[in-house]
Amino acid sequence: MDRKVRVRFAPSPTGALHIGGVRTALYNFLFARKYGGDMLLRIEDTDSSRFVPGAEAYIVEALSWLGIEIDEGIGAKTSGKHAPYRQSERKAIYKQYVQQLLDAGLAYIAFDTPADLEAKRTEIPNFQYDAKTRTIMTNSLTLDSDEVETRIKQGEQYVVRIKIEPNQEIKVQDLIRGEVVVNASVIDDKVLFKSSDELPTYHLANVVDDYLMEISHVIRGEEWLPSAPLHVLLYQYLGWTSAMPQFAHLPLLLKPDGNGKLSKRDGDRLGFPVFPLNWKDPKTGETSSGYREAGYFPEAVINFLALLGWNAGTEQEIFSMTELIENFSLDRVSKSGAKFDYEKGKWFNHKYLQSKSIDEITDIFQHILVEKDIIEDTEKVQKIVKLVRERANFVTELWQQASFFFVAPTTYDAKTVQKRWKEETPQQMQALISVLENVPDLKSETTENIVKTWISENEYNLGAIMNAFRLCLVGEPKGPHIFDITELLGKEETIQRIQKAIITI
RNA sequence: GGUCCAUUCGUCUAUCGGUUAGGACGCCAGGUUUUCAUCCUGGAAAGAGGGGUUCGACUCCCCUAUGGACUACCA
Repeated sequence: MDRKVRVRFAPSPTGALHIGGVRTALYNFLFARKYGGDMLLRIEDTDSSRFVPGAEAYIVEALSWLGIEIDEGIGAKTSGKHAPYRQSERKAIYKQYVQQLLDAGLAYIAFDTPADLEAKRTEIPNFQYDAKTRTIMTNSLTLDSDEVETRIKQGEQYVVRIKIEPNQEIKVQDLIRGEVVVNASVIDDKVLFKSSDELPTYHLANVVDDYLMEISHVIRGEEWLPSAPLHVLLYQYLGWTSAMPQFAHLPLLLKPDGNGKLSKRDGDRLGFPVFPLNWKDPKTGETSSGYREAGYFPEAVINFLALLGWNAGTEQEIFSMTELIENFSLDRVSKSGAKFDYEKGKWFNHKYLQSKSIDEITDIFQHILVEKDIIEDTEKVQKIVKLVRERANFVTELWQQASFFFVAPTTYDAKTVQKRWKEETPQQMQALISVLENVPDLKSETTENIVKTWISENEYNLGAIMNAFRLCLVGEPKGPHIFDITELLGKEETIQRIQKAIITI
């Protein structure tokens, strides 16, 4: 690698950033960091009709939440030397290269309207605008130059198309897939520029910007592989072959069930987020859930995503961002698409939840409590977090695991009542109250000893007593060690709950 | 339809010609436990099919099948 590594993530601001796009951004970032290069963020907004307000800000916020840092371009701390980084703001730049191509006879002007093209497509099966068909279309190759000029002067809309020389092999060197060879005859004379909004299309803008921004490696999704030969050709036509970046086309993220590319719909359908952050579409008002709001740690999302299509070649599963950077390499990226395994995503988050400090989890949980109008002593919340965190996958699940610490049960799980609440239970519980009243403090260990002694002295069934006791305190057959619960609840509350259960059940 | 890419347990994957084909998620069983969960132990589970090449193929080549992407004045 003889030149400075510079990669870019170049999304189009058409909505929320898809999780597949996040992974592309991540791989770019890891690659840049690994080789001490630059990570750029460029906004590809050459389709004015698909622009969605707020999408750009969403992308920047999402990447920032995930810890994918931008060195240059949109969202970077300092504006880079290749500004602007929004393609809509680079109109003048592209025009110059369009003209260069036109002058060299490597591109031409076409007046065919969308309706004309549509007609041709229905008329001719497998119609493709190329060397064979451009002779029957309305363009600067079939019209004489005066007429072309007149039409333009009269304000007729046109597009500029690349003039592809057929019957030649175009080779694309892909870092992940090796050499891909395509015959130029099968690619069409793609639109490079449209007069209607004075903007280039993706293909041209992308090549021009990558060249101007000195991009060394283009790391993008596999959906771009079919158009990579066109891009290679564009580098040739523009005379930039020696500066052409290296390509790496990433495998796609697939639906967990069936097949096909993972889409926004799958999230709704299967019940998991496909976006990093919550998103409300300003046009449709439709909302989509995000990983952040679902309770995921950014580290977990990163770890999960990193392993979907890449592995270190070791048996390590948990990687910090630093470890990912150290270990990342493009030649360990797999070639085939990866089905999105949401269950494994949950497991990653569980792992991270367990490895975080109690302080950090407590802090997050305190916020959840405040939202529920519960103000509780930090020390006590810490103790609760310690007791319940191992049974949660998400901080958001902490509440359902620990709510009974804050709110006494009002209902009792019917199944458990049937199983654990027998005829003799109320009087046993009543007796238990007397026992507890005589325990000086409700320290877990001492209470346990005293209660267990009482149980054996009376020859009660340990399970019967304990499960009924739990039912009184929690209302459900769940939760941590029972005497840890009573210690935190305190004597008064514990006894009250038993009394309430005796009356209610 | 055409072009391109891909194909190892249900899923993510390791293997870069010689392995009892390894790990992880999930699943099942057992253990720990007063409950649920965690945790621990164990288990079931894979080279799409067919041809080659080779002393020897999951691994290299070809064909078939299957899946996917692309095929817009979208990116």
